[in-house]
Amino acid sequence: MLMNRLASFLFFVRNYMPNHTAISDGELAVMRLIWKGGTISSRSIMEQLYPACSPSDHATVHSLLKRLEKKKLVVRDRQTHPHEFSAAVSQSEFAGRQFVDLADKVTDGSLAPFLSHLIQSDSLSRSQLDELREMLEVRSPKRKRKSNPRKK
Amino acid sequence: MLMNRLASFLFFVRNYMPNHTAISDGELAVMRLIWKGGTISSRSIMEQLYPACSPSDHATVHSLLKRLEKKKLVVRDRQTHPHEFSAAVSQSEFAGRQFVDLADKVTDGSLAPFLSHLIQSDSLSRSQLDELREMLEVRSPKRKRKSNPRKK
DNA sequence: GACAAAATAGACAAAATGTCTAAATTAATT
DNA sequence: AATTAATTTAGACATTTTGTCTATTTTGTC
Repeated sequence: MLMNRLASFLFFVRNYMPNHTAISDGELAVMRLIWKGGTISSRSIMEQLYPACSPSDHATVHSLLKRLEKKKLVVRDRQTHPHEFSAAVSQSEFAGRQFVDLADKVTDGSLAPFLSHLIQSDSLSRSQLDELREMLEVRSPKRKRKSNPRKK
Repeated sequence: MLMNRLASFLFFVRNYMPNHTAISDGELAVMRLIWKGGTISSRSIMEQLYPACSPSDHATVHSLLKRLEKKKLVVRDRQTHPHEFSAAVSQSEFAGRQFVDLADKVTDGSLAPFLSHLIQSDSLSRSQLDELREMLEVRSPKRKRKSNPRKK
């Protein structure tokens, strides 16, 4: 009985690996504006996402911002009066995290399957192929320095 | 008033780009077993995901399979008696789709940001870096044949 | 036909999500 | 300082999603 519970739990952990960076569509829409603007007010976000600008729209934006702050994706400057919001995680870092999370869930972390099909099929546009190619040519394969001077 | 509705709708479409390949963790766990097994019975899936094998567990698996079938990710052979389930979409193709969907949502389709941060930081394991490198070396950049004989 | 296994329909609670109301706080203006 | 407008906050709400489950029907086998 107890063993059943334990086994159940272990199987759950193994098979339903939780996504620790889950984000909703609405939250993501806000993040994109923050990434674009660098630093931005809730009013500006509202104007871009909800042109009607009703009072409830403002509250909605704040709800999303509150959730993003809790997830440590956004930092808020409470000194300034219209509070200023900025990204706690760069778009590129966020993208990388999401990619790794997705790979963990779909292929146990292996990244190759995500690219192989795209490269072989005609799914990728010319520009997308170019940007991939460019990116992997930048790094020479042999570099492997653990102790990097300009570490963050 | 009506214009407001229309504007609202357009902004929604622009900002909340829907994910047309959404899949839940439970469904994904099932897909992974199907990908691994090639062709598999619901019983086998249940035994691997729910070792307790209660009657309701069987129903749960069927619920997930039903939803996957509806999403056209799984095909079911209704002739055989324990129905045989197999993947309608390969793991690699699925991974590619998910990747593109994610990129559409996060970076307007640009793929580079997903890799650039991973490559620069120490987020990627040695094997992951290797597999990326290997994959991008397979294709010579200049190939561009639209009329491929073995098109699906 | 009776029985066991499998398939199916559909309900359910919990969680996530976008929205909203109402109140509290702050800054600016008189 | 009092009033007003803008902003912030707390929290509720309805809808959808998701994993689970009960009950019924169907199918193959003895």
